[in-house]
Amino acid sequence: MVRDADVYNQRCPSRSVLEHITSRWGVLVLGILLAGTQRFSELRKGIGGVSEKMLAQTLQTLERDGLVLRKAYPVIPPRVEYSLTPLGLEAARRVAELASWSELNLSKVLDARQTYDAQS
Amino acid sequence: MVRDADVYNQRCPSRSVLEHITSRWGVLVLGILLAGTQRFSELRKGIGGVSEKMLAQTLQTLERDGLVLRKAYPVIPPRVEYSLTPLGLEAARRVAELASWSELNLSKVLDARQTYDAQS
DNA sequence: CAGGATCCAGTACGATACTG
DNA sequence: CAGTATCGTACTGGATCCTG
Repeated sequence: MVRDADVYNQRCPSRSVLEHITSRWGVLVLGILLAGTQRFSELRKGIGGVSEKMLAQTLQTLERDGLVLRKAYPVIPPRVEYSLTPLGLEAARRVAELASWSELNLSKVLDARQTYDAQS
Repeated sequence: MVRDADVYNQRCPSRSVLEHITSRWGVLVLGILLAGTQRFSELRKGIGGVSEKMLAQTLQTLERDGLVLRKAYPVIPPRVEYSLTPLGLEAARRVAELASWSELNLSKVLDARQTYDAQS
């Protein structure tokens, strides 16, 4: 099966990396992993609002791209730890800048929205 | 109508700003506007692969957030120019860093993907 | 030319149930 | 605990047609 997205990304492959990083949950996963190694359930709590499915999927994508390191311990109950690779750390730092910027400027954006909504 | 996304963003409003900026087309629009003022059709060509609908929608969202300035000239045929506001410029710069980072490190990511795919 | 309106397909996503 | 599998739905986003 060939999806449009694949064709699209063949034309510009770096977009696919960027889209993984900037994906809804990707941003948050990278952000929270900046704080250090985390277990699956810790990530879920830390992010809030992610389903297990999406978290697992996001982590797999980021692991495949070499941004996240997955370490599974063969014990019962299972224990899996996620952390940033050096490459992932670089990406996460930049994402974090963007995230903190938007927090910092949130009020300006909200003002702009009010102005915009008022006159239309 | 109340969407889940709205409820979700009420819990953490700054996420909504971040999501607009990091949205699939938002990233690209901000990136291309760094080069300067552009008309609607120029943006479409410059980005490549956007439908008119999504471009218009993205531009409206960014305009509402005070990141993009829309200037419409009352002539026939219509002429509308888009540019970055000072706030938008700040955001765009950070996004551009992320974008150029992912281009620069594309090969590393592709290597990681190969390794990952090979062993599973 | 710059979009708005409409329609529709594919996808993303969440809920639930299940397993090692 | 850390997932996978399956299912159903809401939404995204593209195609098309239309207008000032």
